[in-house]
Amino acid sequence: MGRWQPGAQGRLQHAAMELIAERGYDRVTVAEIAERAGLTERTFFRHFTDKREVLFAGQEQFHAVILEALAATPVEMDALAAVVAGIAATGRWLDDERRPSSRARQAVIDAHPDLQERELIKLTRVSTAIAEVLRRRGVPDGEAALAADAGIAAFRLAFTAWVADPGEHDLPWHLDAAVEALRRVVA
Amino acid sequence: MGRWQPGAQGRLQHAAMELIAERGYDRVTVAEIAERAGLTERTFFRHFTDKREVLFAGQEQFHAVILEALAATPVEMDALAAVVAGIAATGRWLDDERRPSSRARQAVIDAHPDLQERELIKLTRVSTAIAEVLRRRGVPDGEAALAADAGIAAFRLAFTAWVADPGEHDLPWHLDAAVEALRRVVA
DNA sequence: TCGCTGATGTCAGCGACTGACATGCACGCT
DNA sequence: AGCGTGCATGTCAGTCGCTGACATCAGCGA
Repeated sequence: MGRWQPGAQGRLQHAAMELIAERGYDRVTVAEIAERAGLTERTFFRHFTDKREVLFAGQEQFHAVILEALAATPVEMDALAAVVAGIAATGRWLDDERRPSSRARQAVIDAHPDLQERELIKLTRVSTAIAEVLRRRGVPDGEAALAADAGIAAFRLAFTAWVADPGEHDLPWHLDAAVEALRRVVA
Repeated sequence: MGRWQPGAQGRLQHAAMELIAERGYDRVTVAEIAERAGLTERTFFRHFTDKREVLFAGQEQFHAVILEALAATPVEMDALAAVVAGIAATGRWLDDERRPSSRARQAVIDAHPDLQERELIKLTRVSTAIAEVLRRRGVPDGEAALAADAGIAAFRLAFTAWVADPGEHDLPWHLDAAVEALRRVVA
């Protein structure tokens, strides 16, 4: 066994969620999170650039899943359809088992402007990356950005509905519904 | 004459822009901004809730212009068309005279993730408010959110293009172009 | 003249975040 | 076995954003 307990990062995330559930995000200090995880404040900041970031770890995988699924899509496919197909791939990640924890996490985020800001910039970065892939496929600049943003807007709506949904439909279903609504609105 | 020089808030904004232009956003402390404005750090935080906020003052008016124009729109009008009409009203605000300062400001924001986060949440709040107006007009929940988000996406694209544009077209023109591109993408 | 208001100053303190340097197990190399 | 090196962590000191509590003092109305 190592000099240190393994899984420091995971312990920090776990400790953070616990403490936040007990007291709320802004009544928890980084030092306390680190202490509960058996570590130091300084070490916390070696694993997460930010206090907020402890709630967003794992988003890169999420990001990657979308981009892979998008890349796997046939090139002739309609830009928006391709984006939606990419986003739909998150359904494998955000399955029914994860719904309760997603709900809890989202409740924390919704209650804290700081965290909302972070969430928005993450989504924007995904959108930017999606647009870049589309451009490399020959989609014109503006259309690429709009297709990506439209896809993200649909995702946001679908995710909200999915989190609120007691279990009737899965995320891809809500995403389809959102895209239909989008077509209705823009048409 | 009063006990204090008038226009404290304006002086703080001015001092902030100067110092940021000289050194960059994160090499400027709030205390320095306040000092250049002939005030105290504490007073800075009485005028702006945040260090970032000094770059976003006046956004509420912006916000209000959009909502007023949206409200002034005929009720039978298509949801997205109404949103776009509301947003187009910012063209009166963001005229050719303001283009250089908008450009400078945007360059600062684009260089600092912190500021991007703030900008995104402001846009999201506008989007939320727009959606709420649409709902009160009878637009279904999801469609309202999507129409608002689509409008904001078009605005973002149009604004970027307008800022980069040396002076050929105004903001409403770019907005029209963006909406056309959006219809192309979603249709 | 007096007391109130409101913008500012002063002070002390917390908490997020950082740079520099120290520590000591584990693992590979000889 | 002995040795050196890497790497995750600890320690310490410091900066900066931000806040609460309290003081100050021109101007204004009663």
